[in-house]
Amino acid sequence: MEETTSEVVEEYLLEIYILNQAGEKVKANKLAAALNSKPSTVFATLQRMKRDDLVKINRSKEITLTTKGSGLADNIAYRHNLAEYFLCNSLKIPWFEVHMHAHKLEHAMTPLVVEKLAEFLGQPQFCPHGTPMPGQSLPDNTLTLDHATVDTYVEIVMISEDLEDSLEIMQILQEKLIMPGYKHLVANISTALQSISLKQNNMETVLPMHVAKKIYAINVEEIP
Amino acid sequence: MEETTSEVVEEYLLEIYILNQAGEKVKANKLAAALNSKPSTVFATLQRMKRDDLVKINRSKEITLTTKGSGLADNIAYRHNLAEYFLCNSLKIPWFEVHMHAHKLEHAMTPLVVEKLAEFLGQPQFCPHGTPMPGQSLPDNTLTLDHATVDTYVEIVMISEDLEDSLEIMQILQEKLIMPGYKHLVANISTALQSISLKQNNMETVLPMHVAKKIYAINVEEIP
DNA sequence: ATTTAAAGTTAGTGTCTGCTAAAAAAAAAG
DNA sequence: CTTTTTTTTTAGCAGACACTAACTTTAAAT
Repeated sequence: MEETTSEVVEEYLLEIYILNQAGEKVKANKLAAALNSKPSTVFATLQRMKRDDLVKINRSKEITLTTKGSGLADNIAYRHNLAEYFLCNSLKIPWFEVHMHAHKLEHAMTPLVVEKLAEFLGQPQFCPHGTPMPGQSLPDNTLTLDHATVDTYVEIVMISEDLEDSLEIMQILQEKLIMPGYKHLVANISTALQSISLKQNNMETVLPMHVAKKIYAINVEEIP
Repeated sequence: MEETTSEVVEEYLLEIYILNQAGEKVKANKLAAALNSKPSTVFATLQRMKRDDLVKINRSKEITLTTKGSGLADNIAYRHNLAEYFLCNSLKIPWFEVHMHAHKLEHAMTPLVVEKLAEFLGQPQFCPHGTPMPGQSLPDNTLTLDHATVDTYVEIVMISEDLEDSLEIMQILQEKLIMPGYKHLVANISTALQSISLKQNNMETVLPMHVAKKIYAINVEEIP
C-alpha cells in the first residue's frame, strides 16, 4: 500500500509526460539530455520505474507511461502549473523564470495545499505559459509557429514546456512579448535560414524554426 | 564551492535549532525520537554533518550548531515560518495542521521565492503559532504556562515548535482557542495532578504540565 | 560500588541515485 | 551491405540514508 514516489521519479514522470504531449517519441537518450543526466543513470531509473509499473518500454525502446504513471504525471503537471501561476500572478516573479522555481515546489505540495492553492488562485485553467490544466485544451485551430503563414496575424497561446528549460530563450520571448495573449504579424518566413520573423509594435523578432515549432498560436484578424 | 544541503540534513538542522531554542540540551537520542528515526541512522548522519562543519559534538555528547550550521538553520526556520504564515493566512489551511505542510514546502523554496513571498505577505514578523521571525523576539515578560499564577489572566504568545508535531494536541489547542492573541484565566494549578487549567468563555481546558511548559504567554489585565 | 538501564557506537545490509568505462545492439551513412 | 555512429545495456563503483543486531560506554539506581 506504501506508494511513495521519489522526487527523481516524479521528475522522470513529468519529463516523459511533457515529451509525450509534444508528440515526440520518448527514448532513453532524449530523456537523459532533458534531465541532464547520464544514459546509464536513466537506464537504471527506468528499470525501477518499469518494475513499479510506471512506464512501459517496447521493443523499439519507446517509453510510454502506464495508466498508473500517467495518473501520477497528470497530478505532477497540475502541481507544476498551479505553482507557476501562483509565482507569476501572486508573487510577481518574472514570467521567464517561474518554471525553475515551480520545478522545486511541485514536489513539495501536499494534496491539501494543492486544493487550497487552486481555490486561492480561482481555479486557473492555464499556466502562465499557456499550458492547459487537466480538463482544458487548446483551441482547435491551434498551430505551431513553424506552420504559420506570412502576412497573417497570430495570437500566441502556448509556449511548450521544453522551451521553458532555457532561461535565455524564455527571457528573449518575454522581452519580445511572445507570450500567451499577445498578437504578432508573421512578417517573414525563410526556408533558407530556417527562421520565422514576427513583428509587433515596431519590434521584430527572428526565431529559428526549431524554436518556432515549440510555440503555439491561433490565427487572428489584424490588430486594431 | 558546491554547498548543497540535502533535505534530510536540513531537517536535522532545523530540529537541532528548535530544540536549542527551547533551551534543551540536544542529544542524539532525543534527535532520533524527534526525527522519527533510529539512533544508528542519526549517528551516521551526524557524522556527515560534523564532517561538513555543520554541527559540533562535545565530550558529553551535546550537539550544537556551528556558525555555518546555525546560519543555515536560521534560513530554514525562516522559510518554514513564512510558509506556515502563507498556508494559514492566505490559503486558509487550518492553524493546527499548517506545520506539516510547511515542513515539506520549506525545502523547496528558492531564495527568490522566499523574498517575493515575504513581500507578498507583508513581511510578517511571527508565524501563526507565534514563533518570531529572525530579528524579532518575544516580549520580555514572557513566561511558560507552567510558571503562571492562579487567578491571573494570560495572553498566549507562542506555541513551541515541538508541540506542533502532534496534530492531536494542536487540534485541541485550536478548539480551546489556546492560540496567540487569545486571553485565558489561569483557573487552577494542581501540583498533584501536574496540570494547569485555563478558562475562557465558559470553556475550561486542562493541560498537563509538560504541555504547559511548551506554551508561552504574558500576564495581562482582566479581560474586559 | 556494583548492577541495571539508557544512550551511543560499530558492523553488516539494502535501496536509490549518481558516475565512468566498456560492450552490445541498433540506426544511419557510405 | 558493410562501416560508422549513435543508442542501449552491463559492469563496477560510490555516497546518502535507512534499517537490525550486537557491542560499548555512560548514567542511574539500588
